[in-house]
Amino acid sequence: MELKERSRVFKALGHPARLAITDELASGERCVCELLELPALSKLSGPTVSQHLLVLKSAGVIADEKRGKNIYYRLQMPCVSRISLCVGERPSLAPPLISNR
Amino acid sequence: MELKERSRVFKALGHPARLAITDELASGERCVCELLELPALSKLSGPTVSQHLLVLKSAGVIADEKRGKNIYYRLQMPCVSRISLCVGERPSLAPPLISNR
DNA sequence: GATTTGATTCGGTATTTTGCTAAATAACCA
DNA sequence: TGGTTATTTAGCAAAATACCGAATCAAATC
Repeated sequence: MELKERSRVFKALGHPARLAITDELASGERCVCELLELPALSKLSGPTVSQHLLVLKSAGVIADEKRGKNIYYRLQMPCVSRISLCVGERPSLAPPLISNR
Repeated sequence: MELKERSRVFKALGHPARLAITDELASGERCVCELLELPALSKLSGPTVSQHLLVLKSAGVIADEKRGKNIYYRLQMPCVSRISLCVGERPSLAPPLISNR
């Protein structure tokens, strides 16, 4: 994948609301109304969350599917959940080798 | 790590110039003048690249060290190089299981 | 068919990001 | 000391992003 396309994925993840969405979707698909309940998104309007979902979708991170009245989103890029964990395990280089003082 | 802090890391990687920098640093430390030679950065001014380096540093992705006239940058967050590869291997979910048609 | 529900699209504004030039800083060298 | 090289800081304009309310759309239900 090319630099610009790849950076688009990171850019998509680079917002607290969108990262909260991918975190949640790591546990399985969710409809928009369920996502709106997330604490991290509860202060945002519906349209705003919809925009964030579009950003993630455009980057190829998530996919959607309409079933009945609802639209369900799911992770499309498998490594995203792994990525997210890995960034959490900080700091791990230039670590305290033996003693932490 | 917390949502906002974590998203800052992704945000830092979410620009072609900055991703090019971390890609390069995955091979080892580089001084600014070396980074400026990278094809992906060659169209940007020195100050602009310096700003990008600051963004990466503020997010904890890279670290710098002054030696003589030069400042050397290196990856501070070990998983970043792994992350970057993983995003490249797309698409890997919903893959062609047997036939690609 | 009209209404309700779940979600998106539109239009606008405030904020943030990007990238530039010019100026400052810091280390080395003559 | 004065000059050169490597890099950052400052200040600013242009572009992109974030967010909201109003309007719209589509499926289900009354």
